[in-house]
Amino acid sequence: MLPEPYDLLPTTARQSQTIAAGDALFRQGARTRGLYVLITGRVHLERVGPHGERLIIHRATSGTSFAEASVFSERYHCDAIVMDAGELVRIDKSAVLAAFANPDFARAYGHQAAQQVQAHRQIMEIVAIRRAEDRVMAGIVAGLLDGTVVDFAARLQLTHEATYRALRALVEAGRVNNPSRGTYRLT
Amino acid sequence: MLPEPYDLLPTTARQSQTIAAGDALFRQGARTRGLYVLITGRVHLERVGPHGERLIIHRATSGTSFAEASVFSERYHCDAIVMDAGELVRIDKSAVLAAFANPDFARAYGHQAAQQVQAHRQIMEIVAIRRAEDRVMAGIVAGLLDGTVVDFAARLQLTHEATYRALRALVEAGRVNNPSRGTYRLT
DNA sequence: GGCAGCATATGATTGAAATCATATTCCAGA
DNA sequence: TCTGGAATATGATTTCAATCATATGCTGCC
Repeated sequence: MLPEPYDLLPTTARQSQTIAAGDALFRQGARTRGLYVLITGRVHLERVGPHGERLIIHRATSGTSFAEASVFSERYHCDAIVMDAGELVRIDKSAVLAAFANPDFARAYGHQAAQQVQAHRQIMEIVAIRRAEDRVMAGIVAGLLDGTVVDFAARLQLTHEATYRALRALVEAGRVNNPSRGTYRLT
Repeated sequence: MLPEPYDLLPTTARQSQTIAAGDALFRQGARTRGLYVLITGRVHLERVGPHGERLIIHRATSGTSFAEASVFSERYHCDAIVMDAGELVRIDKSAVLAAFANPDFARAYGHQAAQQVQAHRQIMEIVAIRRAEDRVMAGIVAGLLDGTVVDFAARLQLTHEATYRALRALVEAGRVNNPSRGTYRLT
């Protein structure tokens, strides 16, 4: 099943495809066809700088959409390169634009987008915290430690080593519980 | 004038107010009234952690909206505290929800939200770059150095000292031009 | 015109996270 | 059941950005 709000679109608006590592889904300057929902695999969006530097714009992960803004644009403004093989669903630009006439879709889109913006803002505030221990604590309070510590560390823009050390310090300070290997909870 | 897409709403949906430092626009758990557009001043959104830690969720700046997700929620999930006095416009929740029935508003909202998400993703990728010099270069390529270097440094989550040093190194490496004090351009 | 405040700029020192290294546990799959 | 890979965990060392310090240029304003 597609994530909200794209589950509300008619099935004719979707087109599944498998992708192989190295594939380019689109290139900067190409006419936009729509947005994508990544089911499995990894995709990078990147732009090329004036001196040939590859600047990664976004790393799409399973279950998330990307290139949403292309729906409102004539041309893609970056390249989409498949890093790991997988599958995805392309969602037709015109179908999305048309769906905005449906208030249910429009509200679902708005809701989803507003939540995403909120989540991004919060992550950015947390990542702005300099001390690893404070950052990790904030991350836990924000509920970011749901999966593995390795994933958590990546979200906090810390190495996993620094994250483990901060977690241990927090446990020793009595601010966090470590009931079992790999699980940490607020006291 | 209000930023897109709120400029499309009827004037009856807006309510201007001046705000003083220390004011709480809303508190966590209060019934939602709508979102806000900050005209001047500074507002922090913050939540209180389980041990009383103040966790900043977002720092709103002039010309931007905040608490957008409250439109889709019954209760505010954080506090909004005025840091610097100024003025803002409150935008009625029900008016926004109703406006989603207008495809023009819905598309304008979607467009604005999609662009904002894109910008956030890009900033997060840039901030993830560890080396100050690479980070500053990426920031310039991304067009983030429009105002002062101090602002630029804050966006990159670097101190302005580190940013100046990186800029100088880039100039010395011939990757950036420094035509005059305080102005830097790609070569 | 003088002063206060801020941006620009750079040097010296410090500190904390990255990096490198290593060991153990856990889990999936052959 | 064995094996390989990843997550967990922590120690030692290094690196580089933060911090502290200082100076100058610019701007607004009283």
